[in-house]
Amino acid sequence: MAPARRSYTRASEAERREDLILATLDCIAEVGIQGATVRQIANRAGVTAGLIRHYFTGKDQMLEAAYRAVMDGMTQTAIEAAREDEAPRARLRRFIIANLTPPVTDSRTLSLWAAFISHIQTDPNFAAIHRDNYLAFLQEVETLLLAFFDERGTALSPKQCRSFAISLNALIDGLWLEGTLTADLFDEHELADAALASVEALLRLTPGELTSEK
Amino acid sequence: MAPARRSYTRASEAERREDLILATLDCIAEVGIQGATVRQIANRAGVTAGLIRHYFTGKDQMLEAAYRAVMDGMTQTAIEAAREDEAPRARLRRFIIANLTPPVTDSRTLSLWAAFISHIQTDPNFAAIHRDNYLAFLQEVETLLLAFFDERGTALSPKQCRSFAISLNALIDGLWLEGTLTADLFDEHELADAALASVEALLRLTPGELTSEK
DNA sequence: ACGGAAATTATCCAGTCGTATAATAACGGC
DNA sequence: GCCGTTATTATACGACTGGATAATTTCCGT
Repeated sequence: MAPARRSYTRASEAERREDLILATLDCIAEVGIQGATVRQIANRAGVTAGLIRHYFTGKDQMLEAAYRAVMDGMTQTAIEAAREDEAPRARLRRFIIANLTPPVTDSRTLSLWAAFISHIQTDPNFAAIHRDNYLAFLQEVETLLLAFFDERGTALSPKQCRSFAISLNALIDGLWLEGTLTADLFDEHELADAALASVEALLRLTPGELTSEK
Repeated sequence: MAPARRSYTRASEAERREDLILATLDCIAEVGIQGATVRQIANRAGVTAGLIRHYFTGKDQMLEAAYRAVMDGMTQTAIEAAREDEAPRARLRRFIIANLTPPVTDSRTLSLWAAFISHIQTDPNFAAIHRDNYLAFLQEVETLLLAFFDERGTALSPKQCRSFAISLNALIDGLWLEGTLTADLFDEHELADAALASVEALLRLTPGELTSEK
């Protein structure tokens, strides 16, 4: 008696990996990283648990890939918001706003970010991923700032630029974190508005220079 | 043949609970929340695993207590740094500095904070604890700001005060987070100095008003 | 169409998890 | 100094974990 086996279709390595990573993120977002077991993940991806070890050396490596995907997603949407074909002021504004409105400001995104953050301390691979993303983000902010101050006709030393970038980044991170964690306290645009006004002050611009619509 | 049983000493409920919570935090800091199992925790506390359920209804409740302990510790050291018996400017400065120097800026503290943060999304009890602490922190900042601007002779509407507090809090949080996560990029005082200068700008003070030593 | 490589499933395994329960040791009251 | 209360230990349990292995199905090249 031949046992009835599940029928399945083969998939390319690329999409299978992506499916697994997406399923991992779904699991983490819904049940936390504790509940993101290989069986749950496989189940959500529509495959069986054993397959995971066919594409990843182990669960840990898959989690790393998932973390990379989350961080790339966050920085990418923000960076893409600062499109090249606009004036520096507009780009800076869009960048700030993008970081403090959906989909970045989103409880799912926060869940994912939070789930991984604690691994940075213990796992050097996670630390490296974080570091890369942080520096890339910082670099993007510095580029935006340089262009902005250039357009404005104000000199900006590299040292001051970096210093601004660090503070600006911290401000955005903090607003994002608390604003998303305690989402019910802030409405949609409140966060972004607060950020624009704060950045304006942070860079010691004249009031309205960043906040005014045009 | 009587089996040799472990000898032990009874402890008061208060200290036993504290021991267990401290052991929980040690575990989390060293092996992450995943590795903080009841057996590990009990082992580190010098008791057996079963005892945990004698003081807590379950592991979850113990984790909540531990989270409360961490957050209280963080806010408490910061608030205590802003001693009542000093001038508003000095208190504000000390408050900011305290939040960006050890023991708050400490990889262990970050580990603990990070380990719990993801639970806020799923567990309403954790969400409540976070919310309480966030609001308490915000309140403290508002109080400090009001006193500071009063001393300075500048008017400050409640609305603006709250807005300042939110941004200031976000800035501190962000600097704390990134500065501690990527500790090797910043040296001891760099973080606090950056914070003072940024807050100065954020509140639109004149340069040196907060940063200068006296 | 068919044969072979390999993607996928099915099953097993040793370990660990949190929790429940019963036995026992410690301590305070008398 | 004993006795009852209870804090603590010891052990057992069922569920679940990530990983290993072997069987089987799919699909591509010919």
